[in-house]
Amino acid sequence: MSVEIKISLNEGIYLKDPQDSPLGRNIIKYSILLIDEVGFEAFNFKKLAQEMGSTEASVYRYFENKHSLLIYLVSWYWEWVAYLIKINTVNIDDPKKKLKIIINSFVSASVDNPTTEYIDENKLHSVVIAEGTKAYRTKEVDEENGKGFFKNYKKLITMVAGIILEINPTFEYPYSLASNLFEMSNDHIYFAKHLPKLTDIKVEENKYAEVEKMLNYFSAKILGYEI
Amino acid sequence: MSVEIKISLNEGIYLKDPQDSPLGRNIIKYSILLIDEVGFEAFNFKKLAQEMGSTEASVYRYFENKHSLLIYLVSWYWEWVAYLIKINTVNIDDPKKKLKIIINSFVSASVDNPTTEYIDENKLHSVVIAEGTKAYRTKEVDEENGKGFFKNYKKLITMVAGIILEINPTFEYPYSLASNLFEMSNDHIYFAKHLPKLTDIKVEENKYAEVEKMLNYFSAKILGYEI
DNA sequence: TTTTAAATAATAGCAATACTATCATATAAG
DNA sequence: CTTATATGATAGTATTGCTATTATTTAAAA
Repeated sequence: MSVEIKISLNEGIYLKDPQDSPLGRNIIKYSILLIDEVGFEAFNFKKLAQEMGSTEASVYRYFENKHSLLIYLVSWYWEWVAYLIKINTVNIDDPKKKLKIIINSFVSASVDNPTTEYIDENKLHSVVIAEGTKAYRTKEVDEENGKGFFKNYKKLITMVAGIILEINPTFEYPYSLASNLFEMSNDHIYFAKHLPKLTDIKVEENKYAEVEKMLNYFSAKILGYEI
Repeated sequence: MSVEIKISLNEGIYLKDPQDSPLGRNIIKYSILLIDEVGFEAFNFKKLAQEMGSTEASVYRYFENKHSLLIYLVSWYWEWVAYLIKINTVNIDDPKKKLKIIINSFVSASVDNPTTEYIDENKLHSVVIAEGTKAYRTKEVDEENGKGFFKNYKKLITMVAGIILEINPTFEYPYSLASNLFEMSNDHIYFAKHLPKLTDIKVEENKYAEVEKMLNYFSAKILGYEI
């Protein structure tokens, strides 16, 4: 038995919902693999179509361009992390424990079951780590934000900020801390792999235990509690 | 009287040192203005040459491509921030005061004098905020890191980590905190302007006092001292 | 001053990218 | 069975990211 996750994403991001057809699901599947392999700059719809055994024109019927596709992928990731956090905190009352689960979800966003068949969540996490910020670091950010393209990120951060306020209701920076935990998680996994002089973290074999420990430590200090 | 800053950057970044000729200095000057105006994706050497009244081929004699030019610009910025920190902390003994100056330098990296005539430091700061991470979020990061292209960033972070250790010699994450303060400064200035739901900061008229206050607060909590 | 070298400008061209358009064919729905 | 819809196949166009060639200006050396 498997439970299918229904991810709801802003309609403006795509031209046609890729979840609704085999070709669409293939676009998602292979774009994750290909971006992870060649990087976002070298990635394009021609290569993607080739990889999938389809055509460039067909891909363009789903997404305006590769930038929209990247927004789709990171939005899916944000939504999925939010989902993970929800199912793993559902029976927990202590907000400190909830934050620990949040940090674990940020760092090692993966789960065995349920999962979506055409999405390799670990690869998607890699893509988000390496390319995620490019989704909103563009000249079009205000326009796209106006269209709701970053709604999923904001929703995720709002939820985390709420839990931070449960721990410390007078804390002045719940949203900043929430987004910083997310960004810092990705940054330091990336630094550990590629620019190790920028962090104290050591990553071995895709195990991010040290990142998790660090984020727990930082959170506890900032919010004023013992781990 | 003005003191000229000599910025020393890795020779591999450029084909010919742009500091050494009027055309080279123009490339730096106009690339900052143009990237700030149109964004890094839309920026190219043809537009830059047009803007400067030069030619595409001439720009290519200084930099292999726009990516190298971006690395040059952010390296200049990193080096310049390090310089600012040094001159502003030279007579200060208390490492907590030094860290305060570091945070001020990260957030509002600007100074009236001395300055480099062909570089608008405020605009460069804007470029680093919006485009800086793209310098090292590429598939070529390991290769370029091997060539020393990110030496200036690592130098800056190493210096800051040293001061953090002066404050708290048993602190486990001096490099992580240092790089996080830098990245967080840029992130939250960007968020405040473009994705305000991701931060608690409000920015008014390019005054970043709130960001500064937040980073001082976070540092003090994490390192365990009163502001 | 003359000559020679170096830097820049002007122009052309080429392969790849980022699309758009058209038409044929397959599939599914009415 | 007919018609709408999705996909495939193919072509084409404007822009980008360069490289090459030659001419012209500027600076350095003789």
